[in-house]
Amino acid sequence: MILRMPKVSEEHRARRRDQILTAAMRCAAREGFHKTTMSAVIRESGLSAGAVYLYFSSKQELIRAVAGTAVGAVAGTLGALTEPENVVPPEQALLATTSRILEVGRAHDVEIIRVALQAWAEAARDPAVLALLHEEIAGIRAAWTDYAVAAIAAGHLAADADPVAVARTLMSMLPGFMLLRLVDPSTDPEQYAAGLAALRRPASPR
Amino acid sequence: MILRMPKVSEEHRARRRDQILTAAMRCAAREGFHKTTMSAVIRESGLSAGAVYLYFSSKQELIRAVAGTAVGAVAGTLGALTEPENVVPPEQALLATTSRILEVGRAHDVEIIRVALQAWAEAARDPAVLALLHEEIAGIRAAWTDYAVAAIAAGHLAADADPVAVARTLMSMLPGFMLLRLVDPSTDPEQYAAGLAALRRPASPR
DNA sequence: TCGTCAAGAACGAACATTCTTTTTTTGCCG
DNA sequence: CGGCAAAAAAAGAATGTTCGTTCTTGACGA
Repeated sequence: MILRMPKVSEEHRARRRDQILTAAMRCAAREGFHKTTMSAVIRESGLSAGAVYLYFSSKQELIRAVAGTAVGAVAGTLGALTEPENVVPPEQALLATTSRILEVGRAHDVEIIRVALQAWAEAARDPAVLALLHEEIAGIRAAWTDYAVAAIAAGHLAADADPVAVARTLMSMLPGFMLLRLVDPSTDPEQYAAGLAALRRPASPR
Repeated sequence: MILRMPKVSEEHRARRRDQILTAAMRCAAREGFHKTTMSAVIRESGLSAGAVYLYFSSKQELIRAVAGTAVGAVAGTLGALTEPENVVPPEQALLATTSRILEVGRAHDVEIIRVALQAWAEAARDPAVLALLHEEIAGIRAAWTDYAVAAIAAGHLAADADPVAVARTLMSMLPGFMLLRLVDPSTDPEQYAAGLAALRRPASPR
């Protein structure tokens, strides 16, 4: 091999990639994936067309990367969350989870929730994004299932409850929270958890 | 007024409009709003560019109409549902609701759920769609609130439960169901209701 | 016969991507 | 240790296509 290779450092490449990804996320949060133009991403990233296409071979690939990042960011918060030492009741677990989701959005200072919504829509048309979403959801479900098992053992749930069913139901409250939050930003985790608590509180003996 | 009007019948106009709307929905279910081209809608509707633009002044207006139809179709099923004579427990109400949502999809033989997902994403960028979604969600919430009040009165829920909180939480399970259904079409209403039932069943006395 | 409805060709803007040129980086040799 | 060559990286103009919308023409009902 007579290869001489004046390449740039691996960290530099990673940082550039991230720079583009972040710019694309900001654009997607504003305009959605398909109304975002490559020009907009290029402008927002402060780079050039040539540079962007050096890191992502097409717009669709960039969209996939953005979708993956957004969905992954939301999913990422949950794995860590459902495994504390002391197992809390479901309403508290839900409160913690929704709170984390909001925190992630604030941390990255990109409106991740909005981008996640775009990713759901994209999953309906791009099999690659669907697969990606499928995987992340499987992870979230697994985390909730672990939680459910622990909660049953801790006596927070009926002993004969099916952990998988409980997990699916708890998990499914998150998209609703995110959507409601889009429509009414004043929606907050406390109210949400309170609703679940009210649903779970047994009817008073008549 | 010197208006002479050789117009076509009002029903004809309505039918034409619906023809275009349905075509657009089918396209949107396949490719999303912004990847759907006007040519595709025109082809699918069997009409011409001139005709389509006679009924919708722009693509964005067509998108709004489609979004409104899809979201409205989902919302429409719920109003009727939460008011039966005999008030059922929450898990049964949820079962009935999710079942209805699936039925609507099958009835119109358009994948309404997919279009609804697109509408959520569009709400993040078009204030008109956001407003529309806001209104429909308010309606759904009101229906659930009515149900919650009745359920409390019927002894299915704790007497001190906040109907509004309960309504918000129940309502928020629907988007989750719809999203999960996209990712895994085998997801069914029974499983869903079972999860809620398990969550509500009190822990056995130790 | 007038005015709406519809068709479909035509148009111009917008856009994703490529190509050309310039700049930067790195390994090597003097 | 410092310039040199080679190749990657980046810039930005150029391109060819796609797409939303309009315009022209004809058909049809009142």
